[in-house]
Amino acid sequence: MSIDGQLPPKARLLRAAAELLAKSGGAPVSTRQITKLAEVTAPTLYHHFGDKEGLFDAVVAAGFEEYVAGERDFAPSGQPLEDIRRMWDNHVQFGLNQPELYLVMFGNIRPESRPAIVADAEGLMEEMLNKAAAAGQINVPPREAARSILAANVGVTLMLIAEPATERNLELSTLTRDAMIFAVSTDQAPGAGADSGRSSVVVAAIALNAALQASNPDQLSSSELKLFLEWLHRISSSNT
Amino acid sequence: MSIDGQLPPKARLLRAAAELLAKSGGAPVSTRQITKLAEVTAPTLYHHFGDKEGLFDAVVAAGFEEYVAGERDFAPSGQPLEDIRRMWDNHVQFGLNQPELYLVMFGNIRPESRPAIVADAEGLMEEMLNKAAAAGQINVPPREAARSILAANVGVTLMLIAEPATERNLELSTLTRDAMIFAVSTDQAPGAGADSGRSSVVVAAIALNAALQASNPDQLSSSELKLFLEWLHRISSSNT
DNA sequence: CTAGCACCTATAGCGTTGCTATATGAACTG
DNA sequence: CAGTTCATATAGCAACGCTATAGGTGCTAG
Repeated sequence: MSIDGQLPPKARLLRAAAELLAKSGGAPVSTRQITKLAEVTAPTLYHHFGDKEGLFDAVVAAGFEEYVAGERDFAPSGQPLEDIRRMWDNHVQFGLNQPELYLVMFGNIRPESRPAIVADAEGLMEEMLNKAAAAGQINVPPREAARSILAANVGVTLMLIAEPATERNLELSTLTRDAMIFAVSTDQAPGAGADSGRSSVVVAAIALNAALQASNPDQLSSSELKLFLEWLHRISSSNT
Repeated sequence: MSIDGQLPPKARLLRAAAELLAKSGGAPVSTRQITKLAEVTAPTLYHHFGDKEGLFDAVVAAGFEEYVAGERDFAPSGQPLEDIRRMWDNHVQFGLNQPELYLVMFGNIRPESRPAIVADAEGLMEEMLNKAAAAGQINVPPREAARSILAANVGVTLMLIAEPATERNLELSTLTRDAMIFAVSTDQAPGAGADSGRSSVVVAAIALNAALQASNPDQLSSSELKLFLEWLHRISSSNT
């Protein structure tokens, strides 16, 4: 029930914080609990981490490593959309496995201040969507698609966490997941919906844009390329 | 800067709490601030509301009335899916207009304990989806569809709130909204597009070129387009 | 070997938090 | 008028995040 006394105080604080955060069941964790478990006094905490949030950030950073590792560890199946599916599922699973940590990472939102974690997660998702875009499987700019999918992913995970564990129905996740992926993918026939106007021009422009990000061609000078990309963006951002 | 002294203490507490919550910009609001603004002492608060959370719940209940009123106030257009769109937009707008209240209502999540508000919002959404289902426009059970859409709606709203107001891009909302609605609606056909993953800058450029031949975009002027096509040709003619 | 210095940790305590035991006043009820 | 109930106030507790200050430790320089 205590922390290995051999470790340096900083590491003991990190472990104690992580342990209490994991076991607290969502209840707030006090610095006094942490320092007591770490067998350390208050100023030590503030010396190493500045304040409570600094300590939590450090814990989150560790948790994020774990999260990112999970998001990267499966072999890229060669089917980007399938990889995005697994990314989604991994995200949800991470949230359900470590709800308190997840809430600190994605749930502790304040207006006008986005935690860095969210931006990183966005980048991760965007990276994957770039591959899909390069393969012409996406009909929306990768950045927007990534933000959209991630927002839905977070929303679903939060909703699942808020539910009693016995009632949790992962169908909510798969349904929403496939809905989002389906909606941004080109792998659909033009229905009568508003998306039908999203012509193949836009799709091709998005794909080319993504491909160019991966490898700059030497057929254009840098100034030409700059203007070229601008026009490309203008085309791929059109909504009609 | 103070609360109408004519009102009974209970109402004054409610107003003070709402006012401080709205102005706090996400920072925690203390009971002492509230009671001071309401010109009342601490026990009065606890006599009427039990505890701080009880007071906030009461504030939220009032906010929820406003929210529900907004969700109901537009005439049912006869097109359930269109109504759901407006419901979504109204939800987002409510969140952006009163971010602090919204965060108390939808963001203050703890594991295994779902705020009643969420259940109510779910019911509202489900109600609307029932109409869509009755019209044969839904290919998913209304309850699941409602939960799924609401989860995405909340996720998007939270993400928008977390962003600096200047960077907020409502396209994220409309994109996700239409994606979700499109995915649960019957108004779609199974896809046939099978452009496999063998893409590159050249392939994408060729595809874009072909697409542009079919329909010229109006985002570029004719002179821009001419140069654009020339560069495109240069890229797609390369051998790499 | 010692002086000095930077680093790390502890003692003690400040100001604020949510909340309450107790008491007092007012208003209705028998 | 006595009794009860409701509503508010006085005063204060325990816990919170945090810090001013000081003391101990290990290093390097002379």
